[in-house]
Amino acid sequence: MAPMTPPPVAKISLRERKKLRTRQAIRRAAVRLFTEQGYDATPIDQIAEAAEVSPSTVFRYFPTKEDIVLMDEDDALMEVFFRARPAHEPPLTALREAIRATLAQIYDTEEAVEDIRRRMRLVATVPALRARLDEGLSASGASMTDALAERTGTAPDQLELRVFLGAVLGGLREALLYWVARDLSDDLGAIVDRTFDVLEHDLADSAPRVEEAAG
Amino acid sequence: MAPMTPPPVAKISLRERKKLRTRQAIRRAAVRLFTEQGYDATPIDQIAEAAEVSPSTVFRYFPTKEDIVLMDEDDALMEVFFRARPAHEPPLTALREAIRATLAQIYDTEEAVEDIRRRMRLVATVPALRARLDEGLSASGASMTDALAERTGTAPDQLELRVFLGAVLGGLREALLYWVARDLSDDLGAIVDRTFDVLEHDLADSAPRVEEAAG
DNA sequence: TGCTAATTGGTAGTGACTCTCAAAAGTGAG
DNA sequence: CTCACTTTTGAGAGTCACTACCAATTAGCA
Repeated sequence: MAPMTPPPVAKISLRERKKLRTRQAIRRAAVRLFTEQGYDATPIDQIAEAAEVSPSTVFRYFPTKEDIVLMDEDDALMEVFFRARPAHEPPLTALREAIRATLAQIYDTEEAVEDIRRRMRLVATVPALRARLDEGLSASGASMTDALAERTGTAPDQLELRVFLGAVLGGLREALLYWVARDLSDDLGAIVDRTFDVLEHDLADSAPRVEEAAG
Repeated sequence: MAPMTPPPVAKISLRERKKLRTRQAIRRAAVRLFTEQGYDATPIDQIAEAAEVSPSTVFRYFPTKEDIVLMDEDDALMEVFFRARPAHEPPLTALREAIRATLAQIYDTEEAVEDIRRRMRLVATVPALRARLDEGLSASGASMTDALAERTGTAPDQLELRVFLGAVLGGLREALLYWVARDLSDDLGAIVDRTFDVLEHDLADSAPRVEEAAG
């Protein structure tokens, strides 16, 4: 795989650079305040003040309060990787590899990892954020269903197709929350592997495998 | 003079009967108004007026606007049925039968069916309601995980267990939305059967089965 | 420098939801 | 039936996310 986007820092106009900085400032201030004093206890006005922008600007950058923490474009990224997998590959394998590639892409810098950690810790504790996460996952499922339909040449509104992807994403959701609940100390790649093992083997065996010790 | 044996209805106190009627009145008014003029276009005040109660009372009966449509206790019901299944039965089979039993229980009267239809039609079109549905499903997943853990004698926070149930519920969620999207015309029991077929066979085969004709 | 278009801040809403408190209605005993 | 008592209700004020709009500022470019 060729590396995708080289940093075109200088090519971005001053306007775009300022927008990016503002966006980052809002998110950073929000995550810090949420962590310090709680999500519900932090009104938008306070975030705006901390980020040195007006409340209107906060809403201009993020449609909802939850999106300040969660908005990202990994959905699209995963779909791109999925569509890039060879056509002969079984769907579950293609999905696994697409997820692998997406994770690798996201986890490129130490800074990015720490950022995700901070945000995920919030997701673990705030119900509203978990709900928003599900919403994103559901949207992701819809687009992946389309992709899979094209792959197999079937209608995207086929029940079997939707159930298949619903099951995979439902399993991945639990894996993600499990990872976060254990304070993100485990290797996410290993967890994804175990998740796909359950999907491939245990569901068919109709009995989840029992491990002796929980690593 | 002692009257004849009072009907079982009378066992409920006047207070409880009034509460039940108020609850029903609010829900009925809400569903009607939501259907007629849209969910977002219907403020709580209007529902209160239509149900002939104060806005405060609406919030006393339903914690959120979404819950007016969605609040029910089928979660607990399904868990009861699941726990009642014989211990030697494979988990997926036990789940399937528990869901069957729950559906049969809910679909007992024609009136109940029509009520569910009306509410589900709303769920299909209103994003906020779909989000709330997922929340309920997630909670259901958590309690079912506990039940399954007791069944198999493992820790309830085991990754494999959570992924297993997450996958099943993720698949069922899609089945439910598929059913609703097709205007609830299909037989729900048949859809559940097809869903479990995917979970048992197609996931392991790693390729969703392709049907020649879609229903 | 001056024109144009994008970005921002402020102001005034709407509506869900919370808290509090006093009025009203059901309950149970004498 | 009447008198406490408890529960339920309604009304008011308040918080906060989010929207719509308009005026002021600022970047992009000739």
